[in-house]
Amino acid sequence: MLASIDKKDLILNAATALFARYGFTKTSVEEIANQAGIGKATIYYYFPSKEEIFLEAMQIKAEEFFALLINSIGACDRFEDKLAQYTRLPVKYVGQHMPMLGEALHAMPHSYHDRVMQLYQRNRKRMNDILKDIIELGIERQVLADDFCPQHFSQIINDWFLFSEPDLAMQSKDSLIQRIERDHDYMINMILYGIIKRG
Amino acid sequence: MLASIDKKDLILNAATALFARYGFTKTSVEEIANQAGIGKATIYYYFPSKEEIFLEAMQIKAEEFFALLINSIGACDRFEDKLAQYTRLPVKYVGQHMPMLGEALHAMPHSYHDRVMQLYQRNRKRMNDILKDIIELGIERQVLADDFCPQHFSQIINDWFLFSEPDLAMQSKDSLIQRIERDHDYMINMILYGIIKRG
Amino acid sequence: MLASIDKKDLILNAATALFARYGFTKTSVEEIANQAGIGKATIYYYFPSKEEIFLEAMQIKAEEFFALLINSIGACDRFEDKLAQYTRLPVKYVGQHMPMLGEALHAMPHSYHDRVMQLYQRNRKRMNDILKDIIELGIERQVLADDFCPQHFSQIINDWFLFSEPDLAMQSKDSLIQRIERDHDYMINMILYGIIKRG
Amino acid sequence: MLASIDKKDLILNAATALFARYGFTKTSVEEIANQAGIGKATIYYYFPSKEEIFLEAMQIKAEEFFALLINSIGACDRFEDKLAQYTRLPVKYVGQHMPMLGEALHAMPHSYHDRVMQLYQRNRKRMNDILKDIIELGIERQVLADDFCPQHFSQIINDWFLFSEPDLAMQSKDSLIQRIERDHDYMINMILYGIIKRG
DNA sequence: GATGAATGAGGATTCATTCAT
DNA sequence: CATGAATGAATCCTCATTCAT
Repeated sequence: MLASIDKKDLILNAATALFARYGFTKTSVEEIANQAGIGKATIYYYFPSKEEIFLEAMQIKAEEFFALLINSIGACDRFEDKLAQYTRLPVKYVGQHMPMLGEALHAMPHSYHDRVMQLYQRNRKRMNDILKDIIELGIERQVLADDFCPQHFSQIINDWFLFSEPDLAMQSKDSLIQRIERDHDYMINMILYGIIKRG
Repeated sequence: MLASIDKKDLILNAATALFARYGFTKTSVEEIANQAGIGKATIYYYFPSKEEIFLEAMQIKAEEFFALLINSIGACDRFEDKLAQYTRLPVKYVGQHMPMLGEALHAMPHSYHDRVMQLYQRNRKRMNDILKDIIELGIERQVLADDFCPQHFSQIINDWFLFSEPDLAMQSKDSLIQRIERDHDYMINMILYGIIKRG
Repeated sequence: MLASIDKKDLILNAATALFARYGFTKTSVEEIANQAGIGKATIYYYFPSKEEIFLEAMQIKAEEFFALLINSIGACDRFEDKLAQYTRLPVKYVGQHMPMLGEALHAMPHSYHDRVMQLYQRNRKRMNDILKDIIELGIERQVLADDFCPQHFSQIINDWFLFSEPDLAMQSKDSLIQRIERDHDYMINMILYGIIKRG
Repeated sequence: MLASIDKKDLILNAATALFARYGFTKTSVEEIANQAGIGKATIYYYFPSKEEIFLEAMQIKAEEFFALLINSIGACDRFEDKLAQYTRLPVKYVGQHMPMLGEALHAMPHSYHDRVMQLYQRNRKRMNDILKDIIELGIERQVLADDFCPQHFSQIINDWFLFSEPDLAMQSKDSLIQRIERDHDYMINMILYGIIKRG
């Protein structure tokens, strides 16, 4: 009973490590089985396909990450520090532990794209919600400049600091470009003039 | 004579389009041949391997991009505008036309890693050089804040706005994390306070 | 369990028959699979490469041959008869059952040459040891002429009657020619004057 | 006019060198062209196929060899010396300059087997004729034992000392084995008792 | 004559997945 | 539950040969 749960974890852990290191394509199901110390066919008892393993591994690591992020942000008090945690953690964590979304998306059959994008959107929304709270705090404490636009800012931060869009090419070209141009103007503005109220 | 050049271009164009759209892994040599309207073996007359096609396609698109970038930056006068062009163009262009470096790196045999990284480093250096000129202009015109650090800034901008590191995992973990943490602090600082001299 | 052994034998038998008949080059893995009545990929479950199949088939047939040879030699008593068996059997057996070493050597990637030569040397040594025993018997029984040189004789018999050197061209030309000339003189001498003590 | 003859020779020389060194299979038409310093397609102006090149290269080298052999044999006087030349030269020459018949036979399409065998038979006959003369001299000078059988001897010598049968497996099994057994008995007899008249 | 360019026909190998036990 | 064994479908690549110039 518990054994089966254990074995599933075994697979997931092996898979995550290998996906993170070698990518989706270069990680074969056989290697996952070897790393997990089980038979190759056993994997197919727990997962219907290699893609499904990836998706689940992704999500588990994402949960771990969100727990860590919320904790870290809660541990500091100033708006600036919270924002710093928010931007610092993802790169660190993703770089170290997370399977590569973009590569996987391209290696998967088309039929999986929706699933991947759903997962991506869901996590993205959670990031946004967390950021919203931070911004609200900044506004509440009147640290932010008067022309500061919360929605816009959160979108941009997410675009740039988080999981980069897994597949830019898959969206409508025109809308994509429009958004990128708008974002960039805003981003550069931030870099040039900052978002903190000037004394 | 010219035919051969044409055909090479034909292959390269077909390859770039397919690589950009489906990635390195999911683009088969046969598909490239079909898209180019030639026989599969013909491809091997012009290129020794699929990897070599990718590398060459990459570089050609990079040249196109640099021409466009230099031109666009030259077309505007203000420091702020030049910087905006510098950050806006790459994403736009890369997203639309360029084969995916990261995915390809992971799909290629180990023996190609050096080649890929060389190409990456070369292009990165060119980006840096262009940015340096922009920054120098900003300093010359005394637009930038007094505590502004050119080297640091250029490094960060490149890390964040350009071709993202094709393979983070391949560098030493510790040095990587250190750099990311340092970069983030600086980045957040910029976002919070800006780099333009406050009147 | 036993099934796997059976199937490996199935492959090996099919391969040996085809290799012996058509040679290494003209025997495709697909043909081996067809002949064995299994799927092509199954072959790669049991063997890492076509070359490895060949090597293993070779060795199995060699073992069979040595068993037969030792048996046949043991079955007769006179020195002359033993020697006759020793020279008669190899050609007969090799011609009928053994994959062609020389052709295979030339068709294989360079990286396999060492493996092939090792196998060849090992079997050659076994032949030599067997011959040595026969000669010793001849000497013991004083059948051989007084000027008979055992070492030399065994070397020549092996060169001429057994698996011919799989790749003459791969040895130093000069030393090779010297040896051939020396051997020939001795060989011709044997043919002209014989090695049996004259009454 | 002469140019074309030259070019044909160029190809043949290049081909022979490569065939002798790497075998038929591992020598590509492109390599022959490169070695000859001409275009690949040019080869097909002079030869209809790779096999034809091989056959012609074979024959040219055979002619060279026969000239050398006849000369060497003519240069010595004693029966024993002539026979020694006869057995010594082939190996030496073939090892150094001649494409590998056996390997080629196996790499060629079935349709060429007749051609190869014809060539082989023709050269074999010439060898036989030369040997016959030598034997006749031995008989004439009464050097040979009284029970010496010329036909048989010449056959065996050819079997053993010359181009070994290019493809034993392609003959009828039964007749082959019978012949080998008979030959071996005779061969061993020669080795044991010699063929020279005992004083 | 000579050849650069083009290709069809194969061939070895990989790998996700299935199935019998 | 678990897995050893089996495989179809793909994929990269080679090479003798042809063809247009």
